[in-house]
Amino acid sequence: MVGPKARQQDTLFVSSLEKGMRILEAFSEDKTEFGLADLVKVTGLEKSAAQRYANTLYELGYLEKNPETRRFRPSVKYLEMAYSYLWADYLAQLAMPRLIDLSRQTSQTINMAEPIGTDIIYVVRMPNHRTNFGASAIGRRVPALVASSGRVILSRQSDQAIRDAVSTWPTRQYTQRTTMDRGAILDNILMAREKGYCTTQGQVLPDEVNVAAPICSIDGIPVGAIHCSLPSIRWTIERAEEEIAPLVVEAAQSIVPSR
Amino acid sequence: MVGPKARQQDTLFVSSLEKGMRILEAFSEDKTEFGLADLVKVTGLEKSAAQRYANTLYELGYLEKNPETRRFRPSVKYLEMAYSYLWADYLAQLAMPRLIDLSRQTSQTINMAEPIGTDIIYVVRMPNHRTNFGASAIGRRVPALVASSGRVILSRQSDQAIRDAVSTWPTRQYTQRTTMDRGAILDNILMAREKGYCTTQGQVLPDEVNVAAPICSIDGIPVGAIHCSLPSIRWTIERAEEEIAPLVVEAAQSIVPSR
DNA sequence: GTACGCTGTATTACAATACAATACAAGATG
DNA sequence: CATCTTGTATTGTATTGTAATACAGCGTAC
Repeated sequence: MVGPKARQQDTLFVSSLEKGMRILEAFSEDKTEFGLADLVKVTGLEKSAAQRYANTLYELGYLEKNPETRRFRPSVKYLEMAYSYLWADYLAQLAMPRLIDLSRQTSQTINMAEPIGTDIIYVVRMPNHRTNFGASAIGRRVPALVASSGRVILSRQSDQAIRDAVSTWPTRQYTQRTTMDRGAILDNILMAREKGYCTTQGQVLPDEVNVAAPICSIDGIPVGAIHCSLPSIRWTIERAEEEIAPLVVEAAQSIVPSR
Repeated sequence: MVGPKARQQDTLFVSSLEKGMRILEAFSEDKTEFGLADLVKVTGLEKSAAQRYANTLYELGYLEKNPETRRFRPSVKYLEMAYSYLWADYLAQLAMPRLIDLSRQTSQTINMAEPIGTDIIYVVRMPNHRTNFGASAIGRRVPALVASSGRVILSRQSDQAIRDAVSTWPTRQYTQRTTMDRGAILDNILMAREKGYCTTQGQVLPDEVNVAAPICSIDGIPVGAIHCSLPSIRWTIERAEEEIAPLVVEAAQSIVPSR
């Protein structure tokens, strides 16, 4: 990580752009609307800076402004960026037909995730039962240690990498049942390594059973995961392992990106 | 529209940020990777400017860089922005459960679109049959006059607005069957107004029949549309009108945003 | 083999641009 | 009605981004 001091002296780093991106990034699941004063608090910018950058993003069409409250919100331009990304994402392109098939076969919610740092991010989501919408939107990041997708991706890495991740990567308590015991997480990952898939229950959403299988490139490096999310009212882990896991594993194995 | 001259004198407009966003926006369905020289061509920036802005976005994690080819591509951060937007989009939150139901009822591809200027943009996509992935990704923009969703949104506007749109808004020939005759487009819109839904065939993708219905706010303003996409090998417009249209209309009417 | 064109990278001195500090207006709050 | 907090607008100043340039690596052509 490069510190702010090093960056200030780096003539190839345009700090004005960073400040603008700070504003763009301020919006999150907690806060979807900001007045100017709020932006100052969240971004740490000066009042006049926040004013200029927010105004610029507004003129460029990235932010909308409620004329009454004068608060800013992300515009639909945020979505256009997702489109640009998806076109460039070789894995998503490759996986999509298989995900559609899997969705039809199982009639359950199917997701595809990719690793990013210590998190995973959902790239494709195909909901099949009503659930919290926000939780099932594209682009969501979840700590890899918590999500079944993250764990199953880890399970294909070296012992050393797994141990490092389990002991140092962040976790977060999403539900009452979210496992905060790192030993238990390690066990779950090692189990996933043996079985070829990872099962979890209630880690991110309270009433869900999850089954995840890794997508590996031709040289065996895990580059993503497919995961199936089942309502725990009707599914036990055991039944999921029997009926769903083989399908998820098969779909994941049929996707072999060359890079 | 504010011209560049006016902007240069506007002290509230940070042109450095605009240049950075130009780089971010350079990536599209046609071009998913850019070297520095390509960026210069596409964005119109000076070489050194392109260098600094691309480098900044790289350090901030928005762009990835292929170490061999030294070309830039959008990173998964593009997707995170979609997440921020979807959390803030009241209509998407509201519609999601109904879209899931509709997807299960019909077993067909269901989309939700919102108007943006003279285009519509796909906000929710639930594919149910194999298709060109890129064409079915979130965030895609299509001219409103071409897409069934766009036409059905227009059909709920005033005569004057419809006539203005049909005569001045842009169209684009996506397939051989895409209607470029504006008179025919007007007829289709007026038909949609009568029926309450809009049907089209092969406008955006060659082998597709589409049925779209408008989502209107409590005061009758069209704010979006649901559309169902059917493979034309197995569906005629007539059969779609009989079996699918009532379901789509019902779903759309059950969504009544208060703002 | 070397000369050339094309990349991407790195370093300058300079001035244009973003800056902080203001002052003002308009609601909200007490 | 007084006061606080919000968003808006202006200005002189220097910080910051700038264009120009030089360099290195690579492939192509002669």
